[in-house]
Amino acid sequence: MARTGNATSRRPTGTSGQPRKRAGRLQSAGVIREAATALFLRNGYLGTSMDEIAALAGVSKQTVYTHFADKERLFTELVLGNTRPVDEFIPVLTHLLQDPDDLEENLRELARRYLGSVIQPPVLQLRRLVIGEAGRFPELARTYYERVPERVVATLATSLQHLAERGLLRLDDSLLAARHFAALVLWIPLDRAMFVANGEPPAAAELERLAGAGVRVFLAAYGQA
Amino acid sequence: MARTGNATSRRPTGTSGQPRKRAGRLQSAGVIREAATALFLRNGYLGTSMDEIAALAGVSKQTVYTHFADKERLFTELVLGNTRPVDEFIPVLTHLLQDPDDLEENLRELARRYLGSVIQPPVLQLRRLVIGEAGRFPELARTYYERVPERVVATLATSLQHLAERGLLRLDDSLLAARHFAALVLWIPLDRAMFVANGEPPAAAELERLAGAGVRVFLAAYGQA
Amino acid sequence: MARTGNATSRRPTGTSGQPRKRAGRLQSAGVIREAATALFLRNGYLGTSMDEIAALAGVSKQTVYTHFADKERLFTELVLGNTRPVDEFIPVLTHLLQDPDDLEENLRELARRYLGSVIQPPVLQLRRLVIGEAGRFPELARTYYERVPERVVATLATSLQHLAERGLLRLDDSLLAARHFAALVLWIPLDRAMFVANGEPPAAAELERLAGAGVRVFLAAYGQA
Amino acid sequence: MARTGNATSRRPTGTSGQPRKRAGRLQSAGVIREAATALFLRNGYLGTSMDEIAALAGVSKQTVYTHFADKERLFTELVLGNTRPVDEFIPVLTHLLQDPDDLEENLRELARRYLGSVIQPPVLQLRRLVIGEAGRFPELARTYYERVPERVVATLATSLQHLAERGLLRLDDSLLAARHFAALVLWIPLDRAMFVANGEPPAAAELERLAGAGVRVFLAAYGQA
DNA sequence: CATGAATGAGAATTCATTCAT
DNA sequence: TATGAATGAATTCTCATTCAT
Repeated sequence: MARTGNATSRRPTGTSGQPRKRAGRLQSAGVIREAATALFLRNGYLGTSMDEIAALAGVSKQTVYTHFADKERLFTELVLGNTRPVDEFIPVLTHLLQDPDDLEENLRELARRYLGSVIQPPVLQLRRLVIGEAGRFPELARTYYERVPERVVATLATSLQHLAERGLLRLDDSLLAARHFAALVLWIPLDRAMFVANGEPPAAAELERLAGAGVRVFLAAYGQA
Repeated sequence: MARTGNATSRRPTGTSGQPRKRAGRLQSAGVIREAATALFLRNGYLGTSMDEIAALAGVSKQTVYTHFADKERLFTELVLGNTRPVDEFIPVLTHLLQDPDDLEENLRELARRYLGSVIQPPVLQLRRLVIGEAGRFPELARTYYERVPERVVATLATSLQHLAERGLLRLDDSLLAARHFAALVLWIPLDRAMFVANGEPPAAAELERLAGAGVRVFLAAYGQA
Repeated sequence: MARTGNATSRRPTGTSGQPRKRAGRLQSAGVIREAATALFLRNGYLGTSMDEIAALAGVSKQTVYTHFADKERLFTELVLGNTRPVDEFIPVLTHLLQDPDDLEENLRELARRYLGSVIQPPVLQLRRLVIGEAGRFPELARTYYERVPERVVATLATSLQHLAERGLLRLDDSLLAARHFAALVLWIPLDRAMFVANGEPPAAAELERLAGAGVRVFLAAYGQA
Repeated sequence: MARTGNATSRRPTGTSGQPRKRAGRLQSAGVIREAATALFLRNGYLGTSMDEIAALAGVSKQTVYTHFADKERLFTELVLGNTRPVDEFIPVLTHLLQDPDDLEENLRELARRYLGSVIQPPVLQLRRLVIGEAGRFPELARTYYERVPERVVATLATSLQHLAERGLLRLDDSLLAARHFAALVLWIPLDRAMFVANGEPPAAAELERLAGAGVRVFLAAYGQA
C-alpha cells in the first residue's frame, strides 16, 4: 500500500543536492524559505526535519534558527505566505464578471480559470498539507481557510450579487450561490486530487467538460428564465 | 562453557515487575486496533508512536509487533478497515431512491442522511488523515478514495439512472449527475470541516437548509419539467 | 567496506523458507540443530536470533527452548558437537604413517588430506566463528582448540615419534615437529581463508604445490640424511 | 498559530540536567575512537552498542553520529586505522636483513621481533575481531589481510630475495619462502592465541625456543650448505 | 550573520525468554 | 511435547534545539 521505498525512512534529500555557495548574506531567508516549502509540501510537517531544510538550503542549521524562531513558526509563516494563486485569481474573477456580454460564456471562462488555479500541483499539495495538519495546527488551518478558499468565495458572492442586481441572475443568498458555483465547478476534480496524489492531472478537455456542465447546472438553478 | 556472567548479558527480566493483567489473550489485536485508530486519527501517522499505541492499548510494544508487522501495515490496515459508515449508508441510499413517492422529499432525505454520515467527527478525521498522508501513502489514499467516497457516488449514479429510466429525472450522464449531487450537498460543510477541525459541527437547521438548497439546485438542472 | 546490503540488519531467513511440516515429534532436536548450525555459521552468535532459528527449523520458539535450555547452551553444544571432520581424519592420519614405503610420498599424501580436511568451507566457518567468539566464550574456544586442532597435532606427534624410533626421522621433540609440519602445510591457505571469506578455495594444483613444498621443508629439517 | 501546548510535543530539554564538561570540542572524535576501539576489541561488532561507546567516551550518542555516519563506518574506520604495529615492524624487518653479519642470529632476532609484534594482546584481539566478522564484513577482512599480514610477508619476501641474490640463501620462490618463515615462527603461538583468549602469553623463554626452532627448520631448507 | 559540535529525548524495531493452553 | 501470545530491555538512528566561536 505504501509508496515505493519505506514510508517511514526519509532520505536526507538535501545531502545529495548541490550545496549552494553561501547565499549572499541576507538572501539566506529566501533560500531557506524555498527549501522548507519544497520539503514541507513533499513530506509534511513531521516528515520534514530542520536538518533536511538546512541541507537543502545549503546553510547551517543554526542559520535556519537565526531567521525563524522554531519549526512551528517557520511552518506557519510559509503556509500563510503562500497565497499568490488566490491573490492573482481574485482580480481575474472580479474582472470576468464585471460586465458580461455573454453570461454563460463568461461564467464558463471563470470556471476554467478557477479550476486552472486550484488544480495546480503546488496548490493541491498545500491544500493536502494544511488539511493533514489541521489537527496539529487548528488555528493555522482555519486562517488558511479564510484567507484562501473563503476569500475567493466571498469575492465571487459579491460579483454574483451585482449580477443579480442587474437582473442577470436570480438569487437571494449570494454566498450560498457562490458556494454552489464553487461546488459544481471544483468539487469533482478537487476531491479526486486530494486523494489521488501525483496522479496525472485531468486533461484539458475533461476540465472543459466539467466547467461547462457545472455552469449549466448553476444556470439552470440561478439563471434568468 | 561461557565466561563468568552471562554471555548474552540480558537478564531474564520476566521474574520482576507487577503481573499486569495480560489483556485477554486473543483480544489484544482488537484493543491495539482501537488504540491505534484513536491515536492515528488524532495525531496522524508520524505523530503517533508505537510506544503510545502500546501504552494506550495496555500491552507491551512487542505485542503490537506480534499482531502487526510494522507501523505501515498497522496504519493501512486500520484505514482500509474503517469503512463502516459507507457500508451502512449504501443500503440506505439504495432504498431511499428505490421507489420514491415524493422525489424531492426523498432526495432531501437522502441529502440529510448523506450529510449526516459524512459529517461525523471520526469520518472527518479519517478523511483528513488520508488526505494528509496521500503523499506518503499514495496507494492507500487512492484505494480509500475508491472504496469509500467513489463507491457511494457510483451507487448513487446507478440509482439516478433508474430514476431517469422511469422518467423521473432528465440526465444523460448519471455519474456526472451523481457527482453534482454530492458536490451540491456535501461540499459546503465538508470543505469547511476539512479545515476547521474540532469546530462545532453545523447545527441541524443549517444542515437542513443546505440539504434543501442543494436538492433544489439539483432538481432545477436534472428534474423533470 | 561492508557486504552488499546492510551488515546490521539481518533478514529473518527462516520466514521465507518452506516451513517443514511438523517434524515428527522427537526429530525436532535434530531439525533445530541443523537450522541453528547453519545460522550460527553464517551470522555468528549475536547475529543469529532464536526467532530465526525457530523459523528456519519450522518449529515454534518455545520448542527450541524445550530442547535447549538457552541460546548459550544451544551454541556451545553445536560447536562442540561439530567434530566430524577431525574424527574422520585422525584414523586416516594414523594409517598413512603406520608403515610407510615411501616416506616423502606418504607425508605428501598426508599433507593433501590434512589440507583437504581443513579447507572445507564449513570447517573454515566454524573456525572463524569460534575464534570470533573466543572473547565471549573463552572456555568453549579453549575446549574446541583442544578437541579439534590440538587433537590432530597430538596424534601426528605420536606417529612422528614412531617414525623417529624406526630411524625414519630425526627429531627430539615430536610435538614441536608435528606443529612445524602443521604450520608448513596448513598455514598458508588457512591464514588466507580466515580473512578472505567466501573467496574461491585454492585450486587443487595450488594445494598440491603447497603440500609438496611444505613436506620438502619439513624433510630438510627432520628427514634422515 | 499552533494549538495549546506544543505542536511538536518535545520540550526543549537543554535547560535541565547537569552541564557535563563538554568534551573539548574538536577532541571528541579521538575520544570516541578510543572508546569504540576498546569496546569493539573486547565485545565484538554486534556485542558493542553505540550507547556504550558514547557512554565510555563521555559524549552524547548523537555526537558519535556527528563524527561517524553509522556503526559500520565507525567500525571499518577503526579496524583499518589500526595498523601501527605493522607500520613500525616493517622498517625493523628491512633493517635487520639489510646486511647481516650472522645470518642465523639475525633471522632469530627477526623471529623474536616478529613474534613480539604479533603476540601483543591488542593485535590478537583485532585479529580475532576481523576474522570473526569476516562473514559480515568480507571486504573489510580482505583489506585488513592485505594491509597487515600480507604486507609484512611481501616485505619479508623482498628481503629474502636480496639475501638469495647475495648467495646467503637458496630459494627460487621468495614469497613461498617468506610464508614458510612466517608459518614456522608465528603459527604455533598465534594459532593457540586465537583460541585461548586471555590466556597468559607465552613466557619469553618459550618464545625464544620457538624462534630458535623455527629459524633452524627454515635454514635447514633454505640456508646455504 | 553564520557555523560546527553538542545535547537529551524519543523514534521504530528486535532481542532472549516465559506463560497459559 | 508443542504452541502462540506476551514481556521488558535493548538495538540503531533521528529529532528539534542550543552553545561557543
